[in-house]
Amino acid sequence: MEFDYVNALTHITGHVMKLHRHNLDLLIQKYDVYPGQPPLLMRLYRHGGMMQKDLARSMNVQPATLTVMINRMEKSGLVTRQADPNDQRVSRVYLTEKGKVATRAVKEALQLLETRCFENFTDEETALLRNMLTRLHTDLEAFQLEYSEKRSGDAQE
Amino acid sequence: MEFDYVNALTHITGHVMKLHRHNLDLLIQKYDVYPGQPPLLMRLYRHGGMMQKDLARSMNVQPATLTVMINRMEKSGLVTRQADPNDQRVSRVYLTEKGKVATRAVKEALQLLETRCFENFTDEETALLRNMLTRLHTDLEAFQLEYSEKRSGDAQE
DNA sequence: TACGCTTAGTTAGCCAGCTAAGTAACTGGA
DNA sequence: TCCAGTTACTTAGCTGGCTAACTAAGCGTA
Repeated sequence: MEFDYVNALTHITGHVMKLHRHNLDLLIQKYDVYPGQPPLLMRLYRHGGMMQKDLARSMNVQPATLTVMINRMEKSGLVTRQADPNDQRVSRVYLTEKGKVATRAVKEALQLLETRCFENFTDEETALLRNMLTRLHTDLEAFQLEYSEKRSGDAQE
Repeated sequence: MEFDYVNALTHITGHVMKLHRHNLDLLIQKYDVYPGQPPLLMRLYRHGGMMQKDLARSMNVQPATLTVMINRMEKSGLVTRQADPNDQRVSRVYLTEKGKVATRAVKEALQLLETRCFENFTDEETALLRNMLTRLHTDLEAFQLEYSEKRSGDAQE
């Protein structure tokens, strides 16, 4: 029995997410917001002044990725950095006024897409989908842990 | 009612797919294969000698993206390009022997992950998930079409 | 106090995606 | 025949993700 890559569920899911990202980009590009930035903007909107380390962990992204992204967004005027007075290593990130305006638009766009995606789903369906995603997440994390333990066990080879 | 971005289904799905991609990378990096390359390798394994334009369309990627990716993979010895004798504009892409070996490993890794992801799913659940993904895909494509029509309608503003 | 360790962030260099503009080959009609 | 248009691909320059190596600040203990 051959493995049908093109029809694998993970492959299809990736394609759907790509479409989602593309649509989001269509909706927000006029606000100087690029497609990787909404996760950062949404977190700062909820909780301004987070430090980069916590932002990175929350976004599942490396700190180095944020350094570069925030540099660009500072240049385009969406956010500002401010050193923490109690710990000079820490830089806290805030939305500017322009950033807040843009984030409200981003939020609306995300909400619109979420609505359009699931308006034809029943409550049972969305609940089941959420449940499936949680299980996938759990299993993929378990696999990662398993694999890295196996690798470190093999390290002396 | 506030929009709960972090718990939005599309947000969670993106996170799950990122984990999947990361796990795949763990499994295949020892074969000189980088995480964007499996889709290309799998297609060439099925059908060697495809032209870049068709590969790009099949992978939902821009031709320019493939040009650069294939350059790198030629250097690392996974694929070769060969000009089409009937049309000198066309370059046809083939797996090398090293590429075939790597692709068999990639295929196994993809298959392993797919199995691990869905081994706790019933047949009904995977069927429903597939059905949901198809609907999401349809709705997102419809949105994109709608939006670009609206935009081109507004073009004279 | 001073030395070493830890921690937060940055820099450099890579891969992967995009758009826009450019090149070279093919095609078709005047 | 020749020129214009189309087509396949490439190049340049951007965003965004990664790792590895570096800097600078804080902390702790001898």
